[in-house]
Amino acid sequence: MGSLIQLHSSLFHKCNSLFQMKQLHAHLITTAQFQFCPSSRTKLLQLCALSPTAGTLSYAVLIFRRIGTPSTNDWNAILRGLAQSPNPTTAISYYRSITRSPQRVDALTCSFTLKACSRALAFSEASQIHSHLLRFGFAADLLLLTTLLDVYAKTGYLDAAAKVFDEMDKRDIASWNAMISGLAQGSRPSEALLLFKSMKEEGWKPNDVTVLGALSACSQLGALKQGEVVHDYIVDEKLDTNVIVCNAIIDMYAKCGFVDKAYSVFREMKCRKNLITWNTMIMAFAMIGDGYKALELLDKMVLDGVHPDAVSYLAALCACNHAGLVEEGIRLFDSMVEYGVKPNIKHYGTVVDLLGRAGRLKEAYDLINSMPMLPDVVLWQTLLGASKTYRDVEMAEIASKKLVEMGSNSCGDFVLLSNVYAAQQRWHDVGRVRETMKSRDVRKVPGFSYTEIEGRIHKFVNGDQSHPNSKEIYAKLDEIKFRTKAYGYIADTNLVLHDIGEEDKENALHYHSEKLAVAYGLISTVEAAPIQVIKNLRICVDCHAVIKIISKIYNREIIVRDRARFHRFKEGVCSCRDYW
DNA sequence: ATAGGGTTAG
Repeated sequence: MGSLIQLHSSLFHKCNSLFQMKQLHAHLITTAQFQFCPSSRTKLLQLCALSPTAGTLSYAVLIFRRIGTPSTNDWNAILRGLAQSPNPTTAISYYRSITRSPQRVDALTCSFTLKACSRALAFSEASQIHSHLLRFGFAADLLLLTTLLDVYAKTGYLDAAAKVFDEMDKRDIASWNAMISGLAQGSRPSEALLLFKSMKEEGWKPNDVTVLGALSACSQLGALKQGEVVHDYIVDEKLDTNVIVCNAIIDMYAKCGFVDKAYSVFREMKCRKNLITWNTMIMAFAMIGDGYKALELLDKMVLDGVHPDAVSYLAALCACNHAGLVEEGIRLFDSMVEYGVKPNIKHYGTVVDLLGRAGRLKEAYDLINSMPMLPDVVLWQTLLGASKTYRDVEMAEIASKKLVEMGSNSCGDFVLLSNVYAAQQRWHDVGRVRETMKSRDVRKVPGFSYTEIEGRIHKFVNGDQSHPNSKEIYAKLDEIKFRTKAYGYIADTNLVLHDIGEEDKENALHYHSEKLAVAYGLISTVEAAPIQVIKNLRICVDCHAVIKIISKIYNREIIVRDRARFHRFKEGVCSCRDYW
């Protein structure tokens, strides 16, 4: 028997096609092991259930159904396979069956099913398993609790995750990591950084996974100072031998507006660059609007033996778009197919935007109609935006009509259409749009901006007066108003006129959140230090014009990251060259 | 009697 099992471990090892697995299955049956050697049987199940080869999982299910009374291990093997399959919900129904069968559930049964819940975004099922595992007496299982915490975080229930984390009587590095990454990925980056700090204070030594969570939080916040501290730690601890970590560092500098720093990390990294490294760097150049650098990297990655994928092309197209490289973008789009990369709706969206910004509305419209897939809301919004820029009422109406048909309730869509009408003095139509907005209860997404000063984040909304230094900020804004006027700046009041939102005086152009953040930056940083601002929406036209002048008259570099890209203001000009 | 489970970049 011993020699047979030995023979089988090597057989199991080499088995990677469905055909071979079937042969192995037949062998186990003819030697009676399938019936009398449960461990071999479970091994076969595991092999089939976990193999990435197509069809093997259904074969595993077939084998499983032939077993009279499957052991807990047999159940676990099937659950594990189903959990990582494209239909993780199947695992959840299998879990229900096992709880109804006389078979015992162990910690692994819960673990694999929780994984399935995570992939299926099944929060209530996960919380059911939570109560089960307490009943079964697994409450001290550190690995299981970490899985549970992670599922809660990934299904969007960060408070439930935090409760599990807080109540764990023992933690290890992985449980800390799961909570930190959970917060970072759940868009609560400030809390992720706070937890990262308390972890260090409690004497834990962050590892590669920990720093990934921390870097992701810094990227989201644009928190350069804190990101640099993490980078230094990474270098000291030699964690930069890990590509994943290097990629996260590059992304962090890029998202903080420091492409040059990102590029030097990219060039000097000691480990081999992978697809994501290249894509991250191309995206970094796209965000700052350096189209040629992005295109150059796309060529270089091929020379380096890394094949560009859909994301690489999307990033490069985005770069062409932000740099106004219209012909290059169109050529790139056409060449994608030749390289065997199929354009998806995002690629079409970028090219529509590219054509739209260049005023080639008809071509953009034709491209939408020629797409092999159904256009989404974003495409029509893009076309509407371009119609507004080029005051094309006809096209704006086409796009708006489509948006209404698709049930869009986005404030921006209505505002754009109204702006198009207003530019033509069609006040009756402006009123009509306003009525529709009222009846549909369309609300604006509140804009906010923030800036990091000495490692602390200061957040502002429009007309914000809640900051402790509010008085000084408003005094600075008055000074800015005076000095920009003296410089020759005249506010474009049309912007206000066309804005059909609630016209509170406080919400007027002059107290936009990005201006408040810039003013605070000016009074709270040393001269010549660059000011960084991050905004959740696109930067407003008036703010863009004013910040350009501020960069000149105060001799400051100001970097604004908005929803779509970076604007680097220096000596009166912006890196986007007003093309955005 | 045995193993198998958790955290990870664009």
